[in-house]
Amino acid sequence: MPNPGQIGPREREILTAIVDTYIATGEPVGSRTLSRHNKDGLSPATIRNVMSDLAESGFLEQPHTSAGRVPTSQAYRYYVDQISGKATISAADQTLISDTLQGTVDVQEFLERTSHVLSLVSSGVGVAIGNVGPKNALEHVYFSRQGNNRVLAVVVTKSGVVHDRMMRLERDLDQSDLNTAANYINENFRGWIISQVKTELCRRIEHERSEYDRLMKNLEELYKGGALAAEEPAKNIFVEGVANLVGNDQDRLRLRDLVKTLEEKERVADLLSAYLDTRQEAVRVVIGLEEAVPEMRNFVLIGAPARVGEEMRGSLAVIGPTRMDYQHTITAVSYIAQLFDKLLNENT
Amino acid sequence: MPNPGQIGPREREILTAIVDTYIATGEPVGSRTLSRHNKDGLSPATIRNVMSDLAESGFLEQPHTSAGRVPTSQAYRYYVDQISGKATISAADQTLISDTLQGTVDVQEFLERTSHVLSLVSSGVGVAIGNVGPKNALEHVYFSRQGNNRVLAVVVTKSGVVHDRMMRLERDLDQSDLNTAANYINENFRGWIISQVKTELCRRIEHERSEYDRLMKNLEELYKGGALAAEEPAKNIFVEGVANLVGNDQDRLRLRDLVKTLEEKERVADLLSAYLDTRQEAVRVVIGLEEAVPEMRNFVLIGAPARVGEEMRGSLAVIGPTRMDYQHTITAVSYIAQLFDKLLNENT
DNA sequence: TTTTGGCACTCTCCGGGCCAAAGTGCTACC
DNA sequence: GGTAGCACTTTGGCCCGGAGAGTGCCAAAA
Repeated sequence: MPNPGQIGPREREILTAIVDTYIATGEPVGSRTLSRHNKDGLSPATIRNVMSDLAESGFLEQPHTSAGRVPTSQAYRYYVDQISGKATISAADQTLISDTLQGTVDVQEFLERTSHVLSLVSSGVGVAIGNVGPKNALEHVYFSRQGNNRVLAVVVTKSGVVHDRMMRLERDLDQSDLNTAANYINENFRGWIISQVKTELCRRIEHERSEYDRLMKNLEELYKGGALAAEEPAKNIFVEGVANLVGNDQDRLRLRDLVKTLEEKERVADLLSAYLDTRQEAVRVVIGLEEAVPEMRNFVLIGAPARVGEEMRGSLAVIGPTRMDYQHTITAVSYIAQLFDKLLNENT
Repeated sequence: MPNPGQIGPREREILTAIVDTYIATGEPVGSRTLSRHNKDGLSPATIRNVMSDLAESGFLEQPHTSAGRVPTSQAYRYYVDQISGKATISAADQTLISDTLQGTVDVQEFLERTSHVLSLVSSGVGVAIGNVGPKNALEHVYFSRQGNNRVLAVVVTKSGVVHDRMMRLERDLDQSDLNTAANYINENFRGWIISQVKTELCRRIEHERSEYDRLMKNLEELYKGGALAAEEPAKNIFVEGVANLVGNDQDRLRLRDLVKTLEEKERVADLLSAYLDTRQEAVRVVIGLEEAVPEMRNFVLIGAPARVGEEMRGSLAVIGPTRMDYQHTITAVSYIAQLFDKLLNENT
């Protein structure tokens, strides 16, 4: 072999065949089986030689001497790069997804249904999160007195997302005070990014205290109560399909930790944003999540940003075992990402 | 034995001892082990006799001849009746629960935290659902134009629960029309039960069509769009702690179905309301859920209504394996139910 | 030089046989 | 009524041996 680390056409064919059968059977694949099931009449011995080379290059491992070979993360990586691009979605998936998502008007609902349909289509967990980043522009706010110093704040953003938050204040404001405050914010800050609103509001409270004394005091009170606070991120994360993981042939003890991790929705959000926050175009496949989350050794993330036009509104992904139907899942994620843009773009 | 089906003090003691050790070890318990671990110096032979009687009365079963005995549902039922009342909560649980729930102002948040803390304290799944029954009294509604025939409806109820819903209408109403409509509803129906509002509104749309023509037409449009529709029940159901089930020593295949069932939150809600909708005072323990949900054979529901004063605002429960720490869990559920009343009562 | 066939060796995965441990039922005895 | 003893059953662990699948290496064929 002229270049030991290099992959020629024969090596490629054998490697993908190994990955395919390993995904299908879940058992280490040996040279004999491969030569029988594959059409090209290569003898077991030849395949053995190639496998030996591939093992040396880090694409294959043996669980023990004299067992078949098992693909490494590197092999999956290569396999995914190989099939990506030429994959096309199946008709069944397409209609299932379209039917589920058709007629969705707001982002929340879309994401919720997405996590559901992704868990159905793939053999993993469907995840969808709404973007609660700094990109939310304010549409308007609304305050409602609830008695006993309690006030309900409703914040509506341009993207149609609603955040409600019950606050307890130190003083009791009456409804007309609340209306005045809401009007002030709506008139001055419509279209602003929420975090900017907070900064500017804070500044004005400091500086213009003298002028509109009562109004500013009320605003300060509301601000301190958290009227515009971080918008309860847990509410925008949808995880579904945990049942797909249970009953898998992974080590049982690790699985428990994994499910526990999936329940801590903030960590899932961190995971997604860590891998998907760039302005990437298409689906990204991350193999081997153990760097971000140790429990996720042997798991794969297939995700894409959910965009409307140029603006990133959230992320959607499947988290599943390395042994998964990549083609199927990748095309599904990609298709949903396109639908997201299409369905939500026409009503903006 | 004078009365074959009857349970005397000795039988009771042995039965509870059997249940205790079975819960602890998970293995069928035999006469010899029991006589060794128990202080009262009864010989294995005596215990065998008692066990034989208990088996005949339906409290115990044998997995096979010459194995130890395993408690039946009937035994668990008896066991729970026996310990209920004299149970007191542990200090550790009490502080954990108080710390988690302290400072909660609205029902939603309370329920969410409850499902979390219940899953921590017990070895099962913590469930909490908000009451979306007919008891919600309207505080006010609010409509906001979103462009492109889309309108956002926000419904606030007396209990502080907010429901938002994005609708698409057939005509495009402008914001002042929407405000007029919202004012009409708020002035006429504040304090009404939501379902009554719907009925009455429907009636008025029919009858008073002539009088305020424009307003009524707008109201009809909003009504048809679902402004007051069923308030997305899924949002009020919190399930946490599925990880506690994984890694249990149950049959693996059934477990998958169970987790799938737990993900269908509507079915969980049905389950809870089926067992908890009565005006019961305290914690209820339902042993053997297979009648309601076949996948839940060998599972137990420990639940209580979440009330504020006399009004039922939701339900909270733990779903776990029959082999669970009943005392621990029962006291925790009971304690949280009390806290619910206490914490939310003072701010009404 | 590359591919193939052959051969010896290694591991894992059952199935069978065997033994100890734990449990039951029954009978006889205090 | 409670206890002790005894014969019998069932399970689980352990060891062994054979079948199946796979590897590595070497020599022969293409």
